[in-house]
Amino acid sequence: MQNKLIAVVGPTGAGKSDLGLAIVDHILAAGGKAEIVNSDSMQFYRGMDIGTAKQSMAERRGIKHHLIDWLEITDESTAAEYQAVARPLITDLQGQGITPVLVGGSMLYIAAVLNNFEFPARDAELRLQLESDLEEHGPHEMHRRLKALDPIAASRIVPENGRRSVRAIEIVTLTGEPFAAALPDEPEDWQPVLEIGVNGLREDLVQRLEKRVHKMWDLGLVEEARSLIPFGIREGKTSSRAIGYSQALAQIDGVMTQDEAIADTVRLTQKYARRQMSWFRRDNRIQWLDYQDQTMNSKAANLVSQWLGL
RNA sequence: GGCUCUGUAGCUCAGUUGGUAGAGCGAACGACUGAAAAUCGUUAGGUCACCGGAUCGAUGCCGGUCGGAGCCA
Repeated sequence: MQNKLIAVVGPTGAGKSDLGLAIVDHILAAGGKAEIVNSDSMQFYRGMDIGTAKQSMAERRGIKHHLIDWLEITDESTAAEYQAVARPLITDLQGQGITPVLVGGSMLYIAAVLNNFEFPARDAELRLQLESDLEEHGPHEMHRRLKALDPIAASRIVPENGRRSVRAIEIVTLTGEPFAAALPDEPEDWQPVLEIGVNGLREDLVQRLEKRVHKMWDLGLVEEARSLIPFGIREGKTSSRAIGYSQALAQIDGVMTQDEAIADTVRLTQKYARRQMSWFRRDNRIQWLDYQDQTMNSKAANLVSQWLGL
């Protein structure tokens, strides 16, 4: 009975999806069972295919993918909800002897599953109020308020970051307790995991991402975005923020030329990849592989064999 | 060919009534506990086109050289 967990992480465009499939193939070939669990927060959305670099059905080769296309674009997506959905799914698969292979690059979503922490309370009404206060008074005022409520939390959040101050005030107000406002130095595992990271040379990744964005436009990202307008992509709280889609919409609206939309998308994608690396680098469970390494798949296979005892 | 404008950080530009310069974006690095494809922080980059003049002192004034833009012929 396998109850072990595998995760494939890394920056966007490094080839996580392909490696995930290769890992499943390897497990199947060894007589085991494995399925993919998506951890890319934008691949949740039905209809958003080109801009999220979703694998086509053909590319999935009949391998079962979970948590892809499970949300409507008007649905909000949050890391806490993902934790609540993904963890039972993972234990359920494990109960059937299936090894879940978590694949995706959404940092907080992955941490919410792999690390042992609970999201503190949330209150929609209070949040709305705090957000409008932030809008009106600016981040420094919110930080001052937090400092009065919880000096230690305030000391760990820079005054310029209104978003984090707001959330901290919300938590302290609701729980009545101090809030650490920092990730633990050594995260506790939710359960043992083989975490594999894919990355390449920065300069190479930057070029790959530029090519990938151009390809998305060639494949019809603008048409896809246009087709999602009637379904409410402009109103979706999470989906409307997807890199590429908001630029495609700006192009449709004539606010940007196509060249500007593409250049902007390239810029944001590259920036996103940088932030992902900044996040993943601190996770010392990760065993890094280089996508330029021809033997990457077999190295991954070795890690998996060892992990699962194949 | 003549006239006018123009040349400042990788890019777009601001600025100094003469005391060797800033912003946004980009880059590198980092933070991150219910919007995380979010929200932010730190740092590094400039012989201020080139040559000469006047000045205690020039990126700024004067002259010239070489680029760029526009107008007139």
